[in-house]
Amino acid sequence: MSPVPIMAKPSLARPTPPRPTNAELEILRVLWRRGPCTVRAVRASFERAEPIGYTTVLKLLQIMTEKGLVRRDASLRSHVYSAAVSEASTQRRMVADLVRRAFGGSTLRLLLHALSTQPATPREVDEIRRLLDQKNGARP
Amino acid sequence: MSPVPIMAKPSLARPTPPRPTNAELEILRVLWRRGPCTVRAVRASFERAEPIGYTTVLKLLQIMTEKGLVRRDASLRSHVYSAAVSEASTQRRMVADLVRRAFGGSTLRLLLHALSTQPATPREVDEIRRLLDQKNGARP
DNA sequence: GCGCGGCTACGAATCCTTTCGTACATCGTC
DNA sequence: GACGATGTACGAAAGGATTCGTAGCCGCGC
Repeated sequence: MSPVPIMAKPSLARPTPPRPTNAELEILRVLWRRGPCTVRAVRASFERAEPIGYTTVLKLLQIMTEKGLVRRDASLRSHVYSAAVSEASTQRRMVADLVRRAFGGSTLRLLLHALSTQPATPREVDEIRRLLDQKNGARP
Repeated sequence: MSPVPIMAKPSLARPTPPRPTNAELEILRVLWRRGPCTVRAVRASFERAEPIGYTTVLKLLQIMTEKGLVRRDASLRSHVYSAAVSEASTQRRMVADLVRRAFGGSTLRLLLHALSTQPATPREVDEIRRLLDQKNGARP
């Protein structure tokens, strides 16, 4: 055996947390919406076709803590979890991922696709126009 | 045993093929770009950090055939595979999926997000404007 | 005919995600 | 101090995705 002690895996505070899985994303959405929650509270906020076990949520939160996706305040008996990644940054990652995997890296193509498939109300169209104006100067 | 012959699982031509996984999507992208391909050709068109085994690609294509994601022409000794789902419909599904999972079902929010994070060239912005005009009539 | 190269089929190993059962700790109440 | 309620920790099962090793088949050149 090597005399050098094996470096335990960091387990907390990764440099950049990995992309959340499906179930993890559901939990993050609860935490983003409700703020810090206990396991019980997260579970209560879950809407699902079929209910989910208490220990399932707990296990997921433990895993997410290890991944650095959530933070845990263990000072109380019922640990309180809060999101460690922001909704915006997570969405950015997911959009970037989709763009890379399905649209060959072209965000424009994603945009055009979403625009053409999605029925947008005039109000929404106006909002998009406003954003375009603000982004690149008023239309000539 | 029941005298009724057991119905073999359809295995081909599902009503609606499932959403492709990551590896499957990579293969579909090759087929969309190159048209019908043999296993060898698909493998050759793969760009990956590390190479992928021949039988791995073969196995994936077999699985995808069962799922109805690709079609197989077995008339030649080297079977020829072609995409059974269109790029556009697959992208539509994936966008819808992302919108549901990460943006609470609001395509508008996905759009705004993509617009605000992505640097768009004036040319692209113009293209988006054109699409908006076409979609909802000219701006007043 | 024989062997080699290229092909398909199949089973299995591995890894990840999701789910839950079980064990053990702690708190408040009687 | 015992007990039920409520918590956490841990292991493991189930299912899916991905990868590859191995076996067997077929056609071609010698």
